[in-house]
Amino acid sequence: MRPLMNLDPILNPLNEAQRAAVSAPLVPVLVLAGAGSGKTRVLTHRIAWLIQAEHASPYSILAVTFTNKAAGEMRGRVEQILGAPPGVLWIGTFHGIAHRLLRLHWREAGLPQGFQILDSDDQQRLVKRIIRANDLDESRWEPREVQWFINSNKDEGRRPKDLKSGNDPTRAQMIRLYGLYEEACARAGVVDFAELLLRAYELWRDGPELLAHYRQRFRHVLVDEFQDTNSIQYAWLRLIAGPDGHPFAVGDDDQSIYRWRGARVENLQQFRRDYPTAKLYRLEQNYRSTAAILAAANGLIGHNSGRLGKTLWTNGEPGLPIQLYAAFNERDEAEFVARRVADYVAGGNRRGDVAVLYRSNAQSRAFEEAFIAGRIPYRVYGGLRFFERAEIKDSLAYLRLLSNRDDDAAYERVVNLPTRGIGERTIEGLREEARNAGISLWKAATARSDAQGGRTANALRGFQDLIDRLARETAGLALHEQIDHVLKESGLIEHHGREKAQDSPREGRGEMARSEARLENLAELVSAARSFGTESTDLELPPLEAFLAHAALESGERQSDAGEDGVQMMTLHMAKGLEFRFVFLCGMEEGLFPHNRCMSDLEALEEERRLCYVGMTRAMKHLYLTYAEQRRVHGMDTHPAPSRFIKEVPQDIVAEVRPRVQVARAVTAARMRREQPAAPAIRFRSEEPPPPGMRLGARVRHGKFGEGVVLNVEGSGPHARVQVSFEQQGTKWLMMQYANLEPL
DNA sequence: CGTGGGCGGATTTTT
DNA sequence: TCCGCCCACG
Repeated sequence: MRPLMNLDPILNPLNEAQRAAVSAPLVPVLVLAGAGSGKTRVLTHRIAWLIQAEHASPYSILAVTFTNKAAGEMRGRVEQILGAPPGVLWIGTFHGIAHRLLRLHWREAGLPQGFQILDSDDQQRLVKRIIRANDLDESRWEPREVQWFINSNKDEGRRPKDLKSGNDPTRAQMIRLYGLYEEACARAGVVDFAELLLRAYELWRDGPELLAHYRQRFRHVLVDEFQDTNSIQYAWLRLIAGPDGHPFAVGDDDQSIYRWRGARVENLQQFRRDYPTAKLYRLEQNYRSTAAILAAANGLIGHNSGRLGKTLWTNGEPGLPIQLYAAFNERDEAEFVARRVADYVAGGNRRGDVAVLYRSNAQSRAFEEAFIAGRIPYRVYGGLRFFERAEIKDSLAYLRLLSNRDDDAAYERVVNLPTRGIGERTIEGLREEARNAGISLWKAATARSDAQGGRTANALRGFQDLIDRLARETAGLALHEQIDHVLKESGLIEHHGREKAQDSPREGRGEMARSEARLENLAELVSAARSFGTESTDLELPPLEAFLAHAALESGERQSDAGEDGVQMMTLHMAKGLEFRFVFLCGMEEGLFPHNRCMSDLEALEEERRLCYVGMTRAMKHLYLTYAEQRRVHGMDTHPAPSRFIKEVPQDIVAEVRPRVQVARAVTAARMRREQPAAPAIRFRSEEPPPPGMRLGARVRHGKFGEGVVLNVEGSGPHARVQVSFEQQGTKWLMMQYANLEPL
């Protein structure tokens, strides 16, 4: 018996519920962890507990997350608690771990040794090519849909042979395309994301000895964000845990927001059926938000059905009421937020403490404009990530070809980039030959250029020679030197440099910046390669292949205007897992949030509600809900109703921000900034006196258009213009001078 | 082969 | 309204 270790550092920082979960016996455990209740803490302390109290070898621990970020955080925190790098335990994403298994057992998995990973962009291109190669109409067979069909079947563990078309010719065609796609992947030696998971699952399912080995090894399996698992992920977990294992799953059914991409909240319930002896723990004490914010969130989520049930509470301060602001339109909404941010910053807060959250990315625009006008630095999350940028993907395609000539996706991407006289016709011919012979494009091109002379054959041979030459020349170089060499010799640098030269005379500043940014990104790629350490993998992959896999599996940080302290703007989905002192939940309108497409389906609607719950529970101190009475959507004016979610928040903790009464003259700027609490529901956009009777929201009559409501007023006197929404005629701008509007 | 204009579509996103 | 993709033109 080893001496009993001091477990205080593990258990002391925990509350009672957390402690119970962390020190649970070795039985299946399900932890329902509410927002801000210390979920990650429980997971990391559990790992420490297994090692120190249960004397588990780190070697026997497998901890799975969804994102690389979460995996990294978990690793860091485990290290922190243990006071030393934990060593050999596997902490990673589902995909990362599946990838690792497949590298270790590529033969058993039926993969080529140097297989590479196809990201969803590559996958889409490949699907599109298959559709075209089969002379199918792309509007009838949309690549997106076919891609979705393939992925969702893989997510459910279904191969083409498992699918029945019934009497449905559409479905039959889909299944056929799925099969063709699989063949294409096999020929090229690539696997997509869903394939990683499915292959890893099949690897164990069909290899009893291998499975036995890993079951023996990974006696302790832990999963984060369990509510986000899809069918294949859960099936994989069950395989590795085995019927007698004791998986430790942490999740929150109320934060399940990825049903639309295959996540199955039901797995939480299923877990309890599959492991009837499972112990259930609830973490309900929240350490993040004020009582008011929690009351709002609890009230909202209470409208969902079929919850496992959980009520967040706090020992902390009651906090301020939820602020509700009804804006005229999206511009007003954004200006309101900008003014508030300015106030908070003036009050000594960091801009980074403020988050503007919205349902869809398009909403960011109005806020950006308001922030620019108000000279408030901001960061928008949600652009392309580093490894997703076109110039980076082009470069990676060269590198992929260096390591595998049969990678058709890579071949197509760069065979004529920069242009070298290999046109669509030529490639079309190659595809045909490749398809007929069941070989890769590279091989087809080799055959062609060997057999023929002529310009086309020469061009093809030129490309083949280039790739072969690059491979020779970079052999033995360090990774970053390889990449640098490839960038220069392939002509990619020159290609992008030329772009720049062309742009400058035209004074196209945007263009100029763009191509400069591309060159910078290429330089960045080289330095990323320089600092890329392969030491973390025990896979013994050649550095280039390791780097390519890394690029596919971790596409890098979201691009955002880094550096300066700025207001954070992002979608609600992206905000999951984050927290901010000030949260503005914007665009709280029917049709936008809940989104139109989710309103007719109860399941989808409840997911929207969970999304709203996620948004609210991001807030630590101050939560604002804003909506616009008028909003331009796709260039059309709409008059949405306030979101039902607003009404689902207990009204006694909501305070409506009454729009500033901007009376003419006199009022100081500082005074004008303060929104008046309560009282008169009048608001004027202009500092000048508005035309009499043209209060916003007032009913008016027009000689020709009939009755309507004033939406907007600009200017004063005879030149004033008002915008009126007429019951019959729609919305119109009218000059006061001529309109002859009669207040009602 | 590259580009510009016309057309259609327009949540959410990780790996 | 705006952006991305496709096709037609130079």
